[in-house]
Amino acid sequence: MSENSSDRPQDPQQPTMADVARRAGVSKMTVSRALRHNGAVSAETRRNIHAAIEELGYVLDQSAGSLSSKRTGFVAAIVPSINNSNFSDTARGITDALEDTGLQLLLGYTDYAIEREEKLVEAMLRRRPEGVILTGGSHTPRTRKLLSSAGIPVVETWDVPSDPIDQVVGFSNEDAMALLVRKLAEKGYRRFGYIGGTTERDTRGSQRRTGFQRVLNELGLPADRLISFGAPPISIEQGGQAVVSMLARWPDTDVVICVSDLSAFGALMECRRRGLRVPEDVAIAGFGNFEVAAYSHPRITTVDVECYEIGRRAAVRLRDAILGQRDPSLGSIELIRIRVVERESA
Amino acid sequence: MSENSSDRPQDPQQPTMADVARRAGVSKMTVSRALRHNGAVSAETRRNIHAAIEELGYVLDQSAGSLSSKRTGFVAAIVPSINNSNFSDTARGITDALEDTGLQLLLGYTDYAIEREEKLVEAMLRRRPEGVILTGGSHTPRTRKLLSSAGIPVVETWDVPSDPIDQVVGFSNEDAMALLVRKLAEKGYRRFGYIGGTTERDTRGSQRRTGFQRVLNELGLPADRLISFGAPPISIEQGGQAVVSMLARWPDTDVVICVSDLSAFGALMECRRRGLRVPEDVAIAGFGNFEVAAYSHPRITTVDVECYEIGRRAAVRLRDAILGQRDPSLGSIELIRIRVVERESA
DNA sequence: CTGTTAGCGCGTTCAC
DNA sequence: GTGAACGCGCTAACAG
Repeated sequence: MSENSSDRPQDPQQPTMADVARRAGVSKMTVSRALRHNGAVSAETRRNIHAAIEELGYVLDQSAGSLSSKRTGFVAAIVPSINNSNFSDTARGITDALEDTGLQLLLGYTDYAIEREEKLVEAMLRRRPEGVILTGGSHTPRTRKLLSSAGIPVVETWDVPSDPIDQVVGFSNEDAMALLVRKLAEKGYRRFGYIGGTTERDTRGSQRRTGFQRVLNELGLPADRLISFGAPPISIEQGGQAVVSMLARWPDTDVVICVSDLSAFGALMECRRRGLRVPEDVAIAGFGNFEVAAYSHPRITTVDVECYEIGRRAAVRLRDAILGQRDPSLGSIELIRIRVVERESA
Repeated sequence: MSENSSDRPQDPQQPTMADVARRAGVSKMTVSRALRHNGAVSAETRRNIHAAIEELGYVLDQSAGSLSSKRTGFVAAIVPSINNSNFSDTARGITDALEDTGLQLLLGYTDYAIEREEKLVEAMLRRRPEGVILTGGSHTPRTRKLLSSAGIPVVETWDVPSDPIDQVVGFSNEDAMALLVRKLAEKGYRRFGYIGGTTERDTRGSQRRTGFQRVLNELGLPADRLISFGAPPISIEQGGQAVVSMLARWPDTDVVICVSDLSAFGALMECRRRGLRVPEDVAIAGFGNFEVAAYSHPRITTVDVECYEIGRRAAVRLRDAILGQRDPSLGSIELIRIRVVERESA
């Protein structure tokens, strides 16, 4: 199977549609029709053609087809990280919604850098995707320009940008975090700490921190117990290290809120390891409703953001826009339901 | 940006290379050369061309280019699940190794079904990838046939198949599990239990179970404490439920080995919730060295399999085969280092 | 260093 | 229901 030399076991040349046509005794065009679902071809001809295809091991060359049909069948999606279960849930939602549409997903990850996003968008655009799904609402000017002159539908997700490129399926990270903080304040917590990554790159993370500070200011509570630790996405390990710093600096902290469940889990485990009771000695809350938060001991209080639905709905919107079936009664901005999940840790 | 109607703000038509050429006062071919890295074009011409590209917002159409160059720049990779951090680490290893090679990743997931793998392989082959990375060594006959007549390099990963399609980067799941069981037997454990998914689909899971049984048989220890629970990949939640069944049925079980760290974590947390001490009352071990296993409390004993390296090396092999730089001193099978990571849980 | 010609493998369009 | 001519946007091969 390797490229080198001529010892290849099979076809020196991939068969083309012309080979199939010759073998089936028809024209290329008839083969093309037999391969498309709407093709008007007689039953017998179709049978002959499929037999020829099997014998030759022919596989349609879609890139050639898309050159003349002007439809590549690609959809591009760009996520910050593929190793974060929130975003891989979104990716799964996209793939599932695209199933049976003939649209294929081209996935890329930015590692939380909008400069990398720009490069990726350009690389994807060279493949002429029929639509693009982006994570977040912050992009470089050039990204916006590239996308806008591509003339294809775009869906921004995981955020509600003030100046959307096209469509949006997301939620306000600031409001979602505010909801959590308010709920915890109602439960009686007063000395709040916040753990997040160094915020330059992770826009969603800094929006959450803003929500945290906003509510505490509104409630007249101190909002200065902030620990920034490590490059986003902040890991389980870093969550553990950050909570240690937090408690060293502000030992009487009531409740520690983490930018994501992963860091919350790290913080929780580190506290347990040090013999601290959660939530009695210190309460902990996270964000994102990762599976690990639902089954840790104690279970972690968090904010659920329906990651899979974000992906699924973004893909449905893209599909409808591509197929020209966009529902005009739907606005171009779709808000995802956010809810605080109260569990044992806070 | 949407498709409907003529209210599109910009270009009714995407600019082509001919438009750029006209604007820069050169031929298409010169534009094409200026866009390729090896192109021999004078500095001034190149400047003019890039200026024209910027003004028009032109983006190269790679699908058209690949039709004539016979190089699509695609590599296909197929994993069981994108939401499993082991496989997403592998995917990240692939992407990273492909960076700056001009090769782009086409990713698909099978949901642990080789029938879905077959469909995916065919869909990918329509895009004419220059190489394919597969997970596991079990495939349908048709998948093998399709791949073999495609005449492109193939790398199977996460397994060491007895009859490889082409190249292999993996390890024996059976041996890896055997290593863990033997190590735990050395530490004095005698009454072993095993938790895995229903095994029809997850080949790697059943290979691990085989390794478990093989060692216990060799050591003359009972190997009948098996709990199969839920469709693979068995989740954190299912790990918790399974350990409850295990201890209800065989209360004196020494150590519970789980098919993956996720289920081990679920089992661990469920035990703690029920007031059981780990490892004093029951020990727990996992497989895969997920991050959650390294930072839980107690930390989980597991088997490290270098997922990222599997992906990276598979991609390097593919890249070398595609570029015709395959190192002949390397065999076609590359074993990944496996090691037991002893921690607190067992 | 640059231009010309030809053609990649298919689908569109029109003919029959 | 089927076929022929043409062209999609680009690059290979050669010429200058």
